[in-house]
Amino acid sequence: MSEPKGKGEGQENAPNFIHDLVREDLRTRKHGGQVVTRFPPEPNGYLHIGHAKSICLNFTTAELAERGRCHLRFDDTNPEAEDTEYVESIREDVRWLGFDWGSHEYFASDYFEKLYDCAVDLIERGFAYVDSQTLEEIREGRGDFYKPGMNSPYRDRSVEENLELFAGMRAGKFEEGAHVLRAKIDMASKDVNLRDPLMYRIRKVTHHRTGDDWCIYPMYDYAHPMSDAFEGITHSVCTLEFAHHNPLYQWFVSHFDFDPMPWQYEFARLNLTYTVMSKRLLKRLVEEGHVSGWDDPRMPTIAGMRRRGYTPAAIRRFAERIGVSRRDSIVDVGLLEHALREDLNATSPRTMAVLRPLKLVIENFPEDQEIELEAPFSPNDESFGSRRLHLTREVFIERDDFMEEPMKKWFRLAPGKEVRLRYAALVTCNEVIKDEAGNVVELRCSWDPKSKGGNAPDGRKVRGTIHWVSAKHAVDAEVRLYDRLFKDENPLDEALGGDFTSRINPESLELLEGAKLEPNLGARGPGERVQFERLGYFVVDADSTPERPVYNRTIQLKDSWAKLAKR
RNA sequence: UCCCGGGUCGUCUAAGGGCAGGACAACAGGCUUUGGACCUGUGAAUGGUGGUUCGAAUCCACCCCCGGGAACCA
Repeated sequence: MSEPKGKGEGQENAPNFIHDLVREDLRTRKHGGQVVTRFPPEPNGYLHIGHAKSICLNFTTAELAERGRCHLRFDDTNPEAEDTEYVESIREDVRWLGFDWGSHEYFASDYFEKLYDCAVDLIERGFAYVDSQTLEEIREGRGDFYKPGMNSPYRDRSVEENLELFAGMRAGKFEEGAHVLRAKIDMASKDVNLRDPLMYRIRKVTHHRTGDDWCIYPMYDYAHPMSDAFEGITHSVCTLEFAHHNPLYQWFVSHFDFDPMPWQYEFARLNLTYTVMSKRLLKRLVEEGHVSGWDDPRMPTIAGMRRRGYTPAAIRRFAERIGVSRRDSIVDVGLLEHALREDLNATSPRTMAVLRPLKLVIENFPEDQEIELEAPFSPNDESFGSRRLHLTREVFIERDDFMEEPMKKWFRLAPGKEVRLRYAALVTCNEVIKDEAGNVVELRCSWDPKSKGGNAPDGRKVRGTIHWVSAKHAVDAEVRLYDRLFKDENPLDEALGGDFTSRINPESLELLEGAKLEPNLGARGPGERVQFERLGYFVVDADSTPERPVYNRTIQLKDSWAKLAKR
């Protein structure tokens, strides 16, 4: 079923070795042609773009099978850091990305009883024992990379004694640290993870779902494979750092009669340039106030990206295009931005907004006159419709669109030069008004009344077209310009020295008050996305109100002038 | 000093004994009432050394480099 990947043109389907191998399993009717995957976050933080890759991978893998399904399972086996707040944000984020787990929402904590029973079973069969050494003794006994471990003096306790102690642990008879339950595997194994790993520890902590029902909690290494098996997971997909756990994963499930028997597959986690992805570091950014919160539009969190104006489609497209492999990599954030622009370009209505206004007065335009113009919301898709704009004597243009002493190849406005006000008219700059400090405060221009709509009456070429907003009709707004959070491609590069926070881009946020919007932009609600022509894609922020609109810049348009100007 | 992964254009990734291909980025040109979008074109890579072979990115040997691994975290 895996088609030979032809050379040359049109490799629309991104390489994905997991999909390849699942297709092969489907072809051989492994698991009776069923594919069940799961996305298993621990509810102890917010999801980020790295999780998005995993979410996309797990859900699309399940879609390969006719009746495939992907579960959402909360891996809540460590009550310490977990909270329902995170459970809810995770649900919201996965749903927002466009995936549906149907009724298949599970919690590892729902399996506590079952996991306990299986542990008892392992004890009875001599595969697990209660160890009463201290933390330090256990650590010491494990050995190191070069030295094998040593058996615990408690390793050969009788089944009866183990059973009694384990029951006592559950009943709360012992203090934290007094005993643990360990799998009896091999203390001399070269794989340190196989040196009698812990299965249960005593933790007298309230769990966000089970409250104080339990004072012993299963470890990931035991709970995870078992939970997969309980749910009938066929392909357990995780990131590379769990590869060392695979033998242990197999060890646990192979001691029971599961059908299907799950298998773990690992892929390389996502890293992106100009950001950090670890929960620990993201937490620091929030707690130290470098950003406004987990949903700060500069954060690589799903919540942050949503607020920034990212679309689910762009993120999914990105995940598809970067492929899935086992090589450590740092993906150029440009790839993400490309996917974003691609989607936004196809879906965003075009509008005009002036971020840094400069007043332009059309001297030969009567004070009380207004010319109504029809402007389409899309240059090439009529279904977007259109809106009415009004040309008036005074308009605002972008400060950046005027240059008193133009550089070569400057097509925009300059003294004596003619430009097109988009959809409106051709204007020529006659005079530059300055304040005492020498700042340009106003442009006096004249227009060609025969150019209404922006067409040159005599067919003369006018290279520059700039955006504008009628001063009389403009809506004032706050605009937040976001840029990459870090100045360096890899903020964690140790060669750079210092802490990663020292590499935060000081220009990652610029607040603009008094931007001038065309009227229809004042009435849009949070989450609505538009293009401000020639500037970029913007989204209405959650803080926005009709009285005080707030727009976030999602991403700039590609700007070849900026590149030209730099040289 | 041990174990497990992994090394292909600047980046991500194909080809797995037979033309090193695609996407992003870059560069050049075309078109354009967004210096946008779109279209065309160009440059750009198999970690090293040996070996097997008519032929090696691919197989073998040795070496080098990178990532992960010794939590009562996940």
